[in-house]
Amino acid sequence: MSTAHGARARARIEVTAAIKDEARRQLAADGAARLSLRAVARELGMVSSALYRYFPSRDDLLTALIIDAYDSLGETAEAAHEAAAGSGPLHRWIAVCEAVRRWALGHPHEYALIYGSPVPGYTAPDTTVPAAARVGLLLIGIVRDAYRGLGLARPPLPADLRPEAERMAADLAPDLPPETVTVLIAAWAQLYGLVGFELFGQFNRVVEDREAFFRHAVGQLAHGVGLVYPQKG
Amino acid sequence: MSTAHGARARARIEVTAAIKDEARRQLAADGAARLSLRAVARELGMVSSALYRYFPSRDDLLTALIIDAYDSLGETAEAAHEAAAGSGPLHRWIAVCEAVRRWALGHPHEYALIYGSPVPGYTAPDTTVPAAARVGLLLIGIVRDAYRGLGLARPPLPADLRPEAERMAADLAPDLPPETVTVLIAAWAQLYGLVGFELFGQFNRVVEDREAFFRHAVGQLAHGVGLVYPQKG
DNA sequence: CACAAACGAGAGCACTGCTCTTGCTTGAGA
DNA sequence: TCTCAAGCAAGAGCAGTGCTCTCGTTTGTG
Repeated sequence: MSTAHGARARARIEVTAAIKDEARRQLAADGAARLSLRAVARELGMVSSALYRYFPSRDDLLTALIIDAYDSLGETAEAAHEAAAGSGPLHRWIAVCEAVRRWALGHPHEYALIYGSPVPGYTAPDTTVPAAARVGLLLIGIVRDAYRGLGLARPPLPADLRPEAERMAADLAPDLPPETVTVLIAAWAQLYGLVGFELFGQFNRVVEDREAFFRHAVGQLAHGVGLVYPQKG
Repeated sequence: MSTAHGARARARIEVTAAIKDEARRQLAADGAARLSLRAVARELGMVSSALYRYFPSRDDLLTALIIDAYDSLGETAEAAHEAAAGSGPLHRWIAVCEAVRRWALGHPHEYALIYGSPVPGYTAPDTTVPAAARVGLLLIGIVRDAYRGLGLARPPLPADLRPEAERMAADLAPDLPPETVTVLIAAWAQLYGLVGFELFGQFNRVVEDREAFFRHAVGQLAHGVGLVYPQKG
């Protein structure tokens, strides 16, 4: 079915890829709201209605771009993590966070598409879940390594949050203490607060040396998760 | 010029307000991208071209709504702060953060308009700055009170960030130590990371008891700023 | 009282997402 | 090998958008 069952199937794959490529170009240039099916078709020398053979609607095309963006970000973050493989958890944590920031600055519209306000009336289908989880899994892995290595400081957990914390830990990282999982999730969200504020102009006239500011902030984030004093690395 | 110089001027103010009201209604219902000048005009019984006498473009109308949204959020936060006036800084900090979260949940599209991805091709004019600063000023004020009361723990500051930290402190809160101002700005951004992740669905299937989670997270945020052990309040 | 400025209405331009119909092409089963 | 349905591109068309321009009318001021 899907595997090169003929010239036709191969052509379909190629055209689909060409559409996505051109759409990604337009997304990077002008943003999601200005992505136009007609303009994509025009650029590809086809008529707009032909494009609907490949993507049933504009939203479906956007969904494909969303998954690609998550994957691109995930790959970048994983590459940065591997490049820092020899270092201690804190250094790896910072490396991943900085990779996220750099990717966001380099792909502002893609970042806005996946972490900014979702396109109105549009809710991401479950298809995007695995791609979206990659950075989070990376952060969990770093903390897990640190935890196995020498344990972590466990920030206190209020009583009313304990059941939820245990549920989240069971879901995401059964081998980590609930206290850690809770602050880890918060740090994950806060990382994107830092990136988003810089990217969307909230730091204009406030923060100038954003690189140094960011590094310090994500270091503090790691501190909050208990990730300090890696094995002297 | 601007003050009720006649029936005409008054009518202009009323029509302008009516346009904004209807636009705000549509924004709340369908989001910024679906806000249509023609639909607003239609609902108001006027023709679309007449609307351009009041707002030169769709972006100008959006800018007006952005300022209103900032003000609405600012008022809500300030009201929550006053309601907690008797309490200690930590309690007031949490009260303000929770007010921000509640406002965001109650006004998702307005929140997305001001803190989500900015409308492509659109950059907010300086007009919005004072309205946008209100929540930040509130947080600074809380920390200032705490600092005057009994001082704060000062998280260490890396050497490469010191000049920037001193510059930021001089700009925003000359009476606070640079270390505090730096983590305060980071906490400010991180607050919006937490809110945005909940609002934009990133916590789906991850965090269930979001109220308790949020309270704990902003408590940790306050802890990072040095805001613990208020005067027993 | 006159006259310019402000205003509402309408037509029109260029664009959008999407649907439907009309033919042509391709590839798999009889 | 031939047939015939499925896949496909093209074009016309619908309803909607932001925005501009023109044309009378109203209004307030010098």
